[in-house]
Amino acid sequence: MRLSNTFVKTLREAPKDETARNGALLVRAGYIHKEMAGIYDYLPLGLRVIENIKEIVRQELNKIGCEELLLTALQNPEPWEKTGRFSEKEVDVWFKTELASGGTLGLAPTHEEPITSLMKNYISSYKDLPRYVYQFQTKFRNELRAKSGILRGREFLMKDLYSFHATEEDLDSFYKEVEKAYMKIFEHLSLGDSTLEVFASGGMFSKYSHEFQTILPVGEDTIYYNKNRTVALNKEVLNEETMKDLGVKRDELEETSAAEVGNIFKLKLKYSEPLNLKFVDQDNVQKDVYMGCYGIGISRLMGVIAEKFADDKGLVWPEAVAPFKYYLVGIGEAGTRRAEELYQENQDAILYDDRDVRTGEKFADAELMGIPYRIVISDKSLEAGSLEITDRKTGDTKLVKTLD
RNA sequence: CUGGGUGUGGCGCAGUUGGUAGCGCGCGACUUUUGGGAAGUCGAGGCCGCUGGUUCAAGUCCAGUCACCCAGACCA
Repeated sequence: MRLSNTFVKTLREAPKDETARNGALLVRAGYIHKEMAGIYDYLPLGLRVIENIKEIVRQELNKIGCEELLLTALQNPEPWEKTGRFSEKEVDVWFKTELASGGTLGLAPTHEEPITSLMKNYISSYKDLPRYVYQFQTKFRNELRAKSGILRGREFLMKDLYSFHATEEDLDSFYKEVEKAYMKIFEHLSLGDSTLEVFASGGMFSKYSHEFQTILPVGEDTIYYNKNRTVALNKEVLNEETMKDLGVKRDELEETSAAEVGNIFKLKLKYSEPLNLKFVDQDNVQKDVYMGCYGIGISRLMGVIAEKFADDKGLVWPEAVAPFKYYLVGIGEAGTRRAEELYQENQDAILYDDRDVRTGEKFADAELMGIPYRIVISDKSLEAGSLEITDRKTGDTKLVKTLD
C-alpha cells in the first residue's frame, strides 16, 4: 500500500474522548475511528489487522475439523422466547428494533439460539454428528458503559464456535481439542506467554467454564494463579470449594488483572432441550444433542495486542498481525528510485511512505503505526550496496542486501 | 444506573464583569529547507452539542435535554 494513496492520516494528539492506551494509539495511528462510545469504524490498516487475526483463528479451527459459516445479526425472537432469553430480565444487553410490518427483532448479542434452530434442519441421525461450526460475526450488546477503547464495545467482532455431539464423552473430548487449539492461536498472536486458561463460573449447567485471560494491567477481570501457572482461576470462583477442587491453597496464588480473550462452555443440553434439537441414535432412540460453545473476541484481541506491546513511540505489532511487515522510506533521488522498485517487487508486504513529507515525519509515523520493520534506502545505504532495516521492537538497525 | 467531569473549525485548547469568536497542530499557495514530526509570508475553514428562556445584545446567565470521559455497580 502506498501512503499517498490512502485517505487515512495520523494524529499528533489523541482525541480527548479516547483515553485508553489501545484506543488512543489506534485512533492516532489511523487504524480505527470512533463513531460513538464503544462503536468503532475499522480503517484500512485496522481492517488488515482484524483479517490477520481472523486468519490465524480460522486456520487452527479448520485443522480440528470446524466449518465456517455466517449467521444473521437480526434475530427472530421465537427461539429466544423458547429459551427465555428474549427478556431483558435474562439478557439485559439486548438491542431491539421494530419491523416495519410489525413485530420485534433483536440484534444478536450471541448466537446459541439461532445456531441450534438452524442445525435442526441438518441433524437428525447419529451419522450427522459430531459437527463443529463457527463464524466471525458482529455482536451487539447494549452495555451500560462501554470503555477501554476497543476492549469493551457495544458493537464488536467475535468468533463463535458451536459443537454438536451424540454423547457427553464426545463433547468432553472435543472440548479438550479446542483448549489446545486456543492455546496455539494465542501463541501465534504472541500472547502465549501471557495468556492463561482459567477456571471461571460455569453458570447453571456445569460447575466451571474456562476462560482464556491475557495478563494486562487494564484488563477488567481479576485472576489468581500459582507460581508455575498450572492452576488459574477467576476471582468470581475464588472460594474454599474451588480451591479444594483444584488442589491449591490461597497463599500459593498470585493476583493479577487480565483481559478475557476467549471463553469456552459445555452447554450440554441447555439449548438443545428447549429448542428440541434431537437425533436418532444407533439403537433407534431419540436423544438430545450435546452442545458446546467457544468464543474468541477478535476486535478485543486487536485492542489487547495493541495495548500490551505499545511503547512510548506508538504501536508495536507482532509480525503475525501487523498490517504490513515493512515500512519503506526512500531518501534522495537514487534512494527513492530504488525504493519504488523494491515496492513494485513486494507490494503485499510493504507499506510504502511515498508522501512528499520530511523524513523525520515518516520515521515518526512508522513508529506510531508499529510496522515491525522499517526499511530506509538512501545514498548512504546504496553506497554500502544494501538496505537499512530497523526493528521496531528493539530499535536495532542492520544492513541487508535483499529482503528474505 | 450512582457519583464526578467535559462539550467552541478535522485534532488539542483559550475565551475576563454578557458587547463583531481566537491560538497551536493539521489544510491550500509561494519561497527557502530536506536521515528524526522544518521556517517565513499569505490564505481557506466555526449556527460555540441541541431546545427553550432572560436581555437592546448570549460561547458567556437560567432551565431542560443529548452526547462523551473517568470511578463504581453491571457484564446473560
